[in-house]
Amino acid sequence: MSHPKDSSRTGILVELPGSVTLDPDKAKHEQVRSRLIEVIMTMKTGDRLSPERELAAQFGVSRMTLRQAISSLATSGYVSRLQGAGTFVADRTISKNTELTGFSEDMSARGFSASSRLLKVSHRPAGAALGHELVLSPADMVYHIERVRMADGIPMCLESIDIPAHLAPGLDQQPLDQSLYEILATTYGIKLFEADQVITPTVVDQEQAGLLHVPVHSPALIVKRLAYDKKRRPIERAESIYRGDRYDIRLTVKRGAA
Amino acid sequence: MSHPKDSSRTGILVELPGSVTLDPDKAKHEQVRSRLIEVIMTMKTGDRLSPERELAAQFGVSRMTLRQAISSLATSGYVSRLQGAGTFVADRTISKNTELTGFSEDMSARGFSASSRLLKVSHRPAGAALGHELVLSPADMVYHIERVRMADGIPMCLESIDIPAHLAPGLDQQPLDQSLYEILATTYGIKLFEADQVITPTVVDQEQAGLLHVPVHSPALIVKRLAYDKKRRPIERAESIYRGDRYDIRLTVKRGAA
DNA sequence: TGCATTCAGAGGTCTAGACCTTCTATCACG
DNA sequence: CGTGATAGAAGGTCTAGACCTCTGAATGCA
Repeated sequence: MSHPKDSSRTGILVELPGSVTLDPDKAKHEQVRSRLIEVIMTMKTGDRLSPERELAAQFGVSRMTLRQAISSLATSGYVSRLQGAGTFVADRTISKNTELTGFSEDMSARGFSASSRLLKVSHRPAGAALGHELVLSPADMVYHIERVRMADGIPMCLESIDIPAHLAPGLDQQPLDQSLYEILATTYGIKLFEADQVITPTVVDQEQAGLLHVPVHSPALIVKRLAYDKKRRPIERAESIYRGDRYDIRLTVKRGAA
Repeated sequence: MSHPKDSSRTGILVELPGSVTLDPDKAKHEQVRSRLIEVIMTMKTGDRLSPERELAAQFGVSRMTLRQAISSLATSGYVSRLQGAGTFVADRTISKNTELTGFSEDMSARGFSASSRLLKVSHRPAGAALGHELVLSPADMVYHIERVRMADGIPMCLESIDIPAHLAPGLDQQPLDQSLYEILATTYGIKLFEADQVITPTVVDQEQAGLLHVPVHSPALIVKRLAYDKKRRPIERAESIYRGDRYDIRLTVKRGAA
């Protein structure tokens, strides 16, 4: 530390051609965010980013806009900031949860390849309880899907999903051994925004044990999820049972306000 | 909806004397945040807040500052925003997790009163594994604390905590049946900033079953936590076993960037 | 009656600074 | 050779607007 020369001091500087603004309709702070992620990927944990004022100049945006991008990265766990010292690349090997991800995305983030085995798919009335959760009348139809989700071919969880039929007509004809969130987004233009999850422990029964390839009464996690779109309309209700010996939930929690 | 009079239209307006700035050294956006929480507490789920421009004028701050406060509230789950429509009070009966809280705070947020039974407290060398986690040499001393945590007098979890001794000298003489985070903050001036948590399922053994008043082999959640201060120095290592029949973990996850 | 258009209002983005607080490397002093 | 003071640098806060985009209700036409 402390080469008197070198333009960016300890900060790793990457050649960034002129201002930003290549994408047309995206907000500047989002473009900056994407560019910063690219830069961060080339750096190591603990490396210091160039100072905000410098980055703002490089990207051709105001410092407030740049800070908006960096704040978002800090929330997502890419970097951590320290007043007076700098902004540093965070350890990306852990966590990253607290983000709504489907199983496929979750697994590839952990370095596995996700696959599925479809057990059941049906088109049926929601019924009272489920109808209430999805804000439907009990007679309204839903698609019900049950799958075994696998990571590198090893069973990881049993997934039971219900989606209001009117949102995704013909969903039961889709390739349901693939990422459901992908299908929802590309085929139906449905983008999930957030979800409420409840996590409880359980032990697997005989049928579940067989599907997951674990002994009966093994510990497991139940994750119940109700996913919404941006206007908080319920889109998906999922209940997943993860085997406890190969899966854990990791999250970084922060104190007080952001 | 649409009384031509009444200053705030559909927004619930609360008498707010002049500008803000009563607290001396806190940032304005934090003061505004606190005041907004008070206002929100008087409102119902789904109510619309007054428009940003109006609130900014009431509080005597710029709109950007007000927005910073509201953004923080949105992240914490107090409100949700909808472009073009307004900012609305969120359902506060669920979630609120994703915040680093001690057991005491967690329980009072759920409407229970927290208490403790101290099982063990000792002053001992960290040893290899724990020393590595807390970034200490194996010979460095730590305080080790084991407690049964109770909600309204009912055992909820077994807590096993280690804290580097040099950070909190005399910790074993403190009233450890109270909130540890409170003691750390007030007596030692240590403020936690964030923590990494790993959640796994398990079943309780005979000893744990006795302490928690549940049958042997009941499902339970193990929460391992490593808590850091703002400079990411490890402060506390905790491993808690929560009974699965009375406790669950709730969190709201969001998609993509913030 | 019903549907399309319009438009005011609400949140979203962005700027170009000014000033504050905290950290840390450095330098001078004992 | 510490050790404490210090100045520069880096993030944090705040402003006063300008303009954009989206929503939803009012309007008006068929």
